[in-house]
Amino acid sequence: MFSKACEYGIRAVIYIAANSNEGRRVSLKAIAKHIDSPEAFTAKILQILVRHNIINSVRGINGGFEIEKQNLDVILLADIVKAIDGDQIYKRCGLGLHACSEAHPCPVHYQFVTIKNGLRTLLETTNLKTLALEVNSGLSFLKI
Amino acid sequence: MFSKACEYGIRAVIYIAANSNEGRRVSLKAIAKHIDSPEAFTAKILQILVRHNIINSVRGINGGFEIEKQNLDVILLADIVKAIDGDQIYKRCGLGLHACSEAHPCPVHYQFVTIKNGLRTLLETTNLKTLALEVNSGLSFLKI
DNA sequence: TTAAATTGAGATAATTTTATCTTAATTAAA
DNA sequence: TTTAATTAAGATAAAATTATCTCAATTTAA
Ligand code: SF4
Ligand code: SF4
Repeated sequence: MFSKACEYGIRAVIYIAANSNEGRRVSLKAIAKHIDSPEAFTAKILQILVRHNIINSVRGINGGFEIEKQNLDVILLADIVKAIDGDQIYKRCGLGLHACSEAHPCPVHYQFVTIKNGLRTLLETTNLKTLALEVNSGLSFLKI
Repeated sequence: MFSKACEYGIRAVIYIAANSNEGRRVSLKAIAKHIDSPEAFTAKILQILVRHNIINSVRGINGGFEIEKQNLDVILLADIVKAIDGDQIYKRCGLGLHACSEAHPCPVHYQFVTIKNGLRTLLETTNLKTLALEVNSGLSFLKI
């Protein structure tokens, strides 16, 4: 569904969001440990997310990553996926073709459209606040 | 969604099915040309499909690939995907986690379940006959 | 029987993705 | 001001995926 980089990115952002929601900034080391991801690779992904203004970074002692609390409800899962994998997941043809589409739909075209719309809706309606609250309430677990 | 190998595989099988449906065996060269795929790589993918008894191959002059006509309605898109990519596409967690699942579902869990069930249904209910007929009737196009 | 046309299989190469390493820049505390 | 703790950035490496090449095996036709 998503690339590994994107999965790490989603998990990292959820972890950062859950902590930002409670006023804590978290370090790369803590993030990688909690989401069970390779530290250096995770750093690269976080850099992408910083450049896309999805998360903020602070260097130096007591530095780390955080998300402004007022942004927790406006940042969507779709923003993370788009920043890392692009938005072709739910735009491309399911069979990898290019030109047929609506004009000459194959037998599975509309089923694929439905599936991709479902995915788009999921990504575009789920904000970080929702996910952060879930983690804060102890109901979901990011690691393993 | 699927790997490139899997996309080529699906397109190749549909092309073979459409021709087998009309009693024609097709060569690797013809397949690669019609589905617009790299010939040698396509050969590797076809080998996998032969080993999985999804298609038959015949060597030598006038050889090529074919599917027994009576199998066209029993072979499903799911069989191709499973042979090439495995069945984790609709089994894995959408966020790449491992153990949470039903016991402690995150806010998007059931939406992912729905999406993956839709994909499974699509793959497990679409047989080659359906796709072949569509191609034979000129309604869908495999190349570009 | 020989030659030509095919697929099969294994080795190799190219590309992309994933991952790591090294050094620089920044920040805060000692 | 110096040092330690952090992220940033670029180079490099490892692994996976995609793609190609070479030769063997098979089949049919000449
Ligand atoms: S008609 Fe079928 S092959 Fe064409 S874009 Fe739609 S799903 Fe893909
Ligand atoms: S609860 Fe969420 S993270 Fe866990 S398996 Fe389900 S979708 Fe994945």
